[in-house]
Amino acid sequence: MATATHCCENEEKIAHILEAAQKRFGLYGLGKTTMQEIASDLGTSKGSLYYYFPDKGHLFRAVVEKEQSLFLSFVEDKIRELTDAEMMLKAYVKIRQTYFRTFLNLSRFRLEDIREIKPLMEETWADFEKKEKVIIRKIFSKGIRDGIFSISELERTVSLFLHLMKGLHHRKTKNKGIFYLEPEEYASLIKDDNLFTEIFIKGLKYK
Amino acid sequence: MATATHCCENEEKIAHILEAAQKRFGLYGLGKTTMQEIASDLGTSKGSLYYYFPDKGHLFRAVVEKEQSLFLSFVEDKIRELTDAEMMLKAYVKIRQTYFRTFLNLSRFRLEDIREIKPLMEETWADFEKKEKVIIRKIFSKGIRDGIFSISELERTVSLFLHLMKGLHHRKTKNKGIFYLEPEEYASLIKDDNLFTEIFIKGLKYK
DNA sequence: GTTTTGACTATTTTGTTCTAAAAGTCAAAA
DNA sequence: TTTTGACTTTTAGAACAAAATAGTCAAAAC
Repeated sequence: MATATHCCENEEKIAHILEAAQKRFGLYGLGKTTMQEIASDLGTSKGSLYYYFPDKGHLFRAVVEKEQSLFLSFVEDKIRELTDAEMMLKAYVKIRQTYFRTFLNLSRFRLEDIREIKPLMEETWADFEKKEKVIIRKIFSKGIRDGIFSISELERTVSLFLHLMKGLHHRKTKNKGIFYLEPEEYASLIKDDNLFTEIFIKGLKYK
Repeated sequence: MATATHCCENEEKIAHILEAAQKRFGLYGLGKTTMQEIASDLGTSKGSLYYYFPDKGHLFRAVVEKEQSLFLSFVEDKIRELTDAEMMLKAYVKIRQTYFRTFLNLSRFRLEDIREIKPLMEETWADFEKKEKVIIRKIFSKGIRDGIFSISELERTVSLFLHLMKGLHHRKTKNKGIFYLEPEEYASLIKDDNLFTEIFIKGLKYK
């Protein structure tokens, strides 16, 4: 065990590793990043990384999970400030847009990379989806409670909303080998997101 | 030139080839189907196929285009029978579901296959999308004219609707190497489609 | 003249081996 | 407890041969 004065060293070290890994993975993807490079960036040795992470895949996963939880807590915070379900949903969509642009740097994660370690990541993606659904469900439930939304199948509607949004983003980014959008393509995606949200919200409202 | 009594032989032959090719492509995909197999199915020789189609890619494309135009004319017919924009849109979605299940046998076309001859097919997909948009635009326009839909950005809304639907289908079929859905997955997709259509229509309606 | 044929060539895919690079291990050192 | 770097193992890629398949064409059949 570490002494009292060094109680945070371990976590700090891990945080540093995650930071360095995130930079490399974010820029070059999983396949084009070596453990050696990450170690060199940190001025440490490769073997050291294996003291903290069992393998490259788990390091990658840790980076992704860190970004996911950053996104989730950011959304939670923003939503807590709001009182109106409609506003909440719009805020959620907006933050999600930003998240995919800046936080996770998904624009740089290559498609292949994500498939490469599919078995390991599957649980992570599923878990993230669950957590996103919790948020959306909360928003929809509030809307129902407040008498502005009329939703007969809550679970299916939550799932549908998320799938529609994911699908919308996916369609725009596929067909290219990598996740990357030209500025005007991105702007168009935002517009689509907003129009979608507007129509969907209106579609949920009481008449 | 063929004589009067044989005026349709050429087209008949082509139709036969398309039929045989469609069966093979539908079952095994582009990559796992050989020209020899198609020829053997027809009791003819490989060289004969090349008399009618310049190469395998063009044969594949012809099969896809035939299925696409079957779908389009079927939708057009159904919609002509209806008077209400809401019903039209629901009919369109329903036929689209059937189409992807039975007509095009997309469930069997493998993802890789479609990318394999991407440059050749790109125009075909784009053309199909245009034609789908024409139909959706017609329906939306009718809804506006009849005073049941309130749409400020018609073009974007048409495009959004199609993209949302495509995305919804895509999400369900990806993650597997091939387009295939278990019956209960398919049933769930249909339910999602219907809920989506309902919410979207409500979202378009005048208040 | 139109269509079909099958032997032909060209191209692509597949399997193999080899090599270099990177992943991952571990006993010794800090 | 953590780090190190030499070590072994695994994977990715290049190069090549072999097999399968696409695509051609002159001659034959209709």
